[in-house]
Amino acid sequence: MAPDRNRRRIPDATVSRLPVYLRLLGEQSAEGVDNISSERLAELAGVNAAKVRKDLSYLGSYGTRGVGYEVDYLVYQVRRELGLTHDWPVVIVGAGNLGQALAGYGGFGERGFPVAGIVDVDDAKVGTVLGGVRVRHIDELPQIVQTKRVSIGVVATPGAAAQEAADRLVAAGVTSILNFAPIVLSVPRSIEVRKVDLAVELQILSYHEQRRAGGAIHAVPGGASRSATA
Amino acid sequence: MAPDRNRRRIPDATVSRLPVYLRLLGEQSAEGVDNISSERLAELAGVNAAKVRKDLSYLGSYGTRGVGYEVDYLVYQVRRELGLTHDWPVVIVGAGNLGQALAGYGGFGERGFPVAGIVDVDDAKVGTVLGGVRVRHIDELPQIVQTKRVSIGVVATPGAAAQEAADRLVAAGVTSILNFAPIVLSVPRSIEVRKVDLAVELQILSYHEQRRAGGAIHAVPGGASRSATA
DNA sequence: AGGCACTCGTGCACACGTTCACAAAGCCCG
DNA sequence: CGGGCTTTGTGAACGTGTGCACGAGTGCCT
Ligand SMILES: NC(=O)c1ccc[n+]([C@@H]2O[C@H](COP(=O)([O-])OP(=O)(O)OC[C@H]3O[C@@H](n4cnc5c(N)ncnc54)[C@H](O)[C@@H]3O)[C@@H](O)[C@H]2O)c1
Ligand SMILES: NC(=O)c1ccc[n+]([C@@H]2O[C@H](COP(=O)([O-])OP(=O)(O)OC[C@H]3O[C@@H](n4cnc5c(N)ncnc54)[C@H](O)[C@@H]3O)[C@@H](O)[C@H]2O)c1
Repeated sequence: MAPDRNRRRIPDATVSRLPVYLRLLGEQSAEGVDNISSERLAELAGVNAAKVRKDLSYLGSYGTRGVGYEVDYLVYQVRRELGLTHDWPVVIVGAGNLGQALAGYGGFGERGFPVAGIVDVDDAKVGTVLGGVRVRHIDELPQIVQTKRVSIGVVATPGAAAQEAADRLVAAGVTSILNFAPIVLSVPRSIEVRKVDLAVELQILSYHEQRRAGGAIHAVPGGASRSATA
Repeated sequence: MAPDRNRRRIPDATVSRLPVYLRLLGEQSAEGVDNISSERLAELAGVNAAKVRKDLSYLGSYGTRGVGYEVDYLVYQVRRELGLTHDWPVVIVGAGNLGQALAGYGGFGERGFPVAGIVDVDDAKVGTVLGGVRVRHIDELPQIVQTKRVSIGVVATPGAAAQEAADRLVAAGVTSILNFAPIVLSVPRSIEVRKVDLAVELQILSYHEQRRAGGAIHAVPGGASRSATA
């Protein structure tokens, strides 16, 4: 009965792919597919089939040789491993452009991450309603976190305010943070932080574009003499 | 004069850190700091100092032993390597919640990625103005891409429309795509795709929260007998 | 001028991640 | 009931990324 399956540490790279498999499996299930091979799942996920099998093997031996994986059962196991057997309410700090888009986005709650609250410092924003949730003052953060048992916080403030926002989240009892501000947050080691940085993504694309162009076709007129200063 | 510096391939992991260094260097420069050690930069970036030195060494030997790196010169070199010596106009497909937040976000243009256009299929959205840019019909995409020489496209449509949006971007001549829709895009190998998937990020955090809790405190009532079938 | 303190650049060892390749295991059919 | 076909699960090889440790170059002070 696979007694210690829980305690096995799953590699980071695998953890970041499991949600992708999960979504694809859900789609397959909805389409009436009840059995799937690693090859097919790999094709859908755009990865190597061996990688799929190895990833899934960290959860246990849930496949059937010669047949594949039973979709619904696999969905159940992946969800369990990712901790998706219950909802994880999130609190959003910053009700600007991005905070509003996030709050207004239904996909959050659907996937098990209901918006437990959204807070801001700006009194003009407090009281307005976004996506069915009323914006509250940031001073109410500890109360929201505690009464709603929130462990995940989202930082959607300008960069200059992001560290403070993170500090307040941590002080309120949040233990995981998703950061959209373009700064490196400093938090206690026990807090899990993930960042989503648009500028970084675009600059990575820019790197590849520049490289594709040969790296030097767009000759830069000025500034070349700089190397003399080094 | 470092003749073939351009042709050296830079590891992916390094490419993804360069934008972070770049931002920090810019901040330091603005604060009047004109020299910085790998140690200090590492501290700001939250990484190991040896990693910073190794990353920067891929650009060339631009540091001075015993002293550190000249901030402005390093900024110039990193920008050059990332292809940031000129602007990269982007086109956004999908003028919904997210597309609006993106268009209304000034940080884009500031960092060298001006919004060259935003398109949608919905006639109700076409003609409205977001962040100073008028929403146009998606049929005008090829024209926008060509006249504005856009090589980067952003997909901000619902998942169901994302593949079509990507196909249209590719057909119009875009060679890099930033995808916000929760699906795996299939594009020609020559197209560079990066994805930003909120649900994945949250589920990764969920995994760590669940694990932190001991992995089994929230005992799941039903479904346990399933393992008998395996 | 010489010595000393400092910091870069990098070789090396180790950890992590990916892919191949194949034995083991299950299913189906005759 | 046995042989052939399919697909899993995983050992082993390979590739990529990380971090230590130290030689080499530079500036400063005496
Ligand atoms: N909008 C986008 O598309 C986009 C894209 C990429 C990154 N970002 C990043 O996301 C963050 C938010 O962007 P935005 O466009 O929503 O900015 P915004 O200025 O529209 O909104 C920021 C909100 O945070 C609030 N705020 C400021 N200080 C606060 C504090 N200490 N505590 C709580 N709330 C505070 C402000 O009152 C405001 O409502 C920024 O860091 C930005 O760089 C946004
Ligand atoms: N809003 C968020 O905070 C958020 C967060 C995470 C992920 N996302 C993802 O971003 C995407 C967009 O989210 P949203 O909230 O902006 O959705 P939305 O429904 O508000 O907007 C989608 C827009 O795309 C347009 N569209 C539909 N089909 C199109 C097509 N074929 N070509 C061009 N335009 C088309 C629609 O007319 C609409 O204006 C979704 O895939 C969503 O999963 C959004």
